[in-house]
Amino acid sequence: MKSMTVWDRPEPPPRPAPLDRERIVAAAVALADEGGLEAVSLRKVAARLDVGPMRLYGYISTKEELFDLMVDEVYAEILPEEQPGDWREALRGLAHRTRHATRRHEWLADLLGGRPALGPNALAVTEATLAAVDGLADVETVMRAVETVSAYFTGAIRREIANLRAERATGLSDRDWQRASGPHLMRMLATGRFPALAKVVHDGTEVDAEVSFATGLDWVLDAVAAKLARPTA
Amino acid sequence: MKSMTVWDRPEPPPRPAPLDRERIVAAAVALADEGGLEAVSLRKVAARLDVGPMRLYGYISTKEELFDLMVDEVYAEILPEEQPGDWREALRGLAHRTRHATRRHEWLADLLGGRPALGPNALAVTEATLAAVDGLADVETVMRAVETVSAYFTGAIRREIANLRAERATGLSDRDWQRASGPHLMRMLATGRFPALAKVVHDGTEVDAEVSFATGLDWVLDAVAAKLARPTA
DNA sequence: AATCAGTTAAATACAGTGTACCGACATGAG
DNA sequence: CTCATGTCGGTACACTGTATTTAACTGATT
Repeated sequence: MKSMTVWDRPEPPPRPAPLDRERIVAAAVALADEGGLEAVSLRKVAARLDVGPMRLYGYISTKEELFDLMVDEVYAEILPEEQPGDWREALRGLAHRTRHATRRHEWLADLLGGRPALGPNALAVTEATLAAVDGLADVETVMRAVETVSAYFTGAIRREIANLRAERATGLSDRDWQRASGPHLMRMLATGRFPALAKVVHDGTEVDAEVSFATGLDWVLDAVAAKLARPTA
Repeated sequence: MKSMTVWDRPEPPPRPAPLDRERIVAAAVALADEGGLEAVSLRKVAARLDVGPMRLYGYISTKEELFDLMVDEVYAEILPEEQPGDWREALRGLAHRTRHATRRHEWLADLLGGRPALGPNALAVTEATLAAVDGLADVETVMRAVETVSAYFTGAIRREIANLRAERATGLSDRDWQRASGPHLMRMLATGRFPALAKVVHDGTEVDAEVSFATGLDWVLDAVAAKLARPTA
């Protein structure tokens, strides 16, 4: 066999950095950020790590579990970094951070609320939230409060992303879209069977998504404030 | 050729009832009701109609479109059958009917809020809703009102179903589950890093899903009522 | 009436998916 | 040195959504 010096000896095949959940999840998140949730396949994740597809099953037991891990990864971005002033600020902050995280990772909208979030980061977020509202009323009332608020922002975020995608698909802004191309919709409105809807589409002005999110959120927070004051109601 | 009487002539092969969207959607809904959304494949839908898979593409152009049609089919069950007393009754009714429809068709939870609902039935529901709140305030405020309420119940329904599935998977009730088996969760709580969460899990009593849904809904409706009274706020 | 066009249905084909399984290889024991 | 053991990678299977090709039937035209 030909002898080689140290210098022309080929680099040992760059032993792929030892695999672990973190690297796998990071790759999956990157893939999803680029091409949406349906661009995440175990094969593509594995390929991005220069590894056979089956290797992943040493660290994950199913694709659903990978999704759960991805969600929890993003919950790290949702964790408040500093103690909130009061419960209201805590809940408002949680809502807005969740929204912003979803804008950074649109695929989160598809997963939000789909399964209970029990990863360590999600638990930390829950803990921080509960700590901020602890003692304001009896446990039941407090729970109802945070669940109501989070039901609101979960639903609102989802709708916002859904609309954003619809706009993107037609290349038109939400309002213009309805009156211009929405081929089906315009025909429907033209039938005269939906006068109230037609009026809204006609009269409504375009509202910034963030302010409409914030407005609805404030309403809900007002409601919660009233109930926290009078826990029996 | 052997002659046959009318009686022993074999039934003509039951020409599969002429295909149309309705039959396709009905089959898909049935499949989803039985085995969840992921049990719906174009091949299985086609098989249930005794038809080759490709036939479907004459009536549907993609699987997503089929999902949209399924959603709209269910919106027919959500349509109010009689004029509501006032706007509050209208919104509350809409929320509850959506919830009940989702309990009949659990897969709806996976689709709710995922894309804008623009089918005829969904539009009819929207129309009825807008008609019930029309004139209570300026268009913007009214829109914010119905969007806030529907964000709430969308999110709440999704979470309810998510929890229900989690319970079902472990065979335990929500609360018992947390303290009993949730292998991960209990270990986490035991670390003492989540005192507020631990307190809630420990002190909280099990609350009926329907009443917690209704309670949160009433809170949100209260908030909306306040804003509709003073549209400028 | 026979042929052909054109439309419709069917079958085949392809590129992918999640994951079960199995055979090779490395490592440690006797 | 041999053998057992257990880990790791690849192959394989059953299935997905959909494009495309082939077959069959219908209706019109010579």
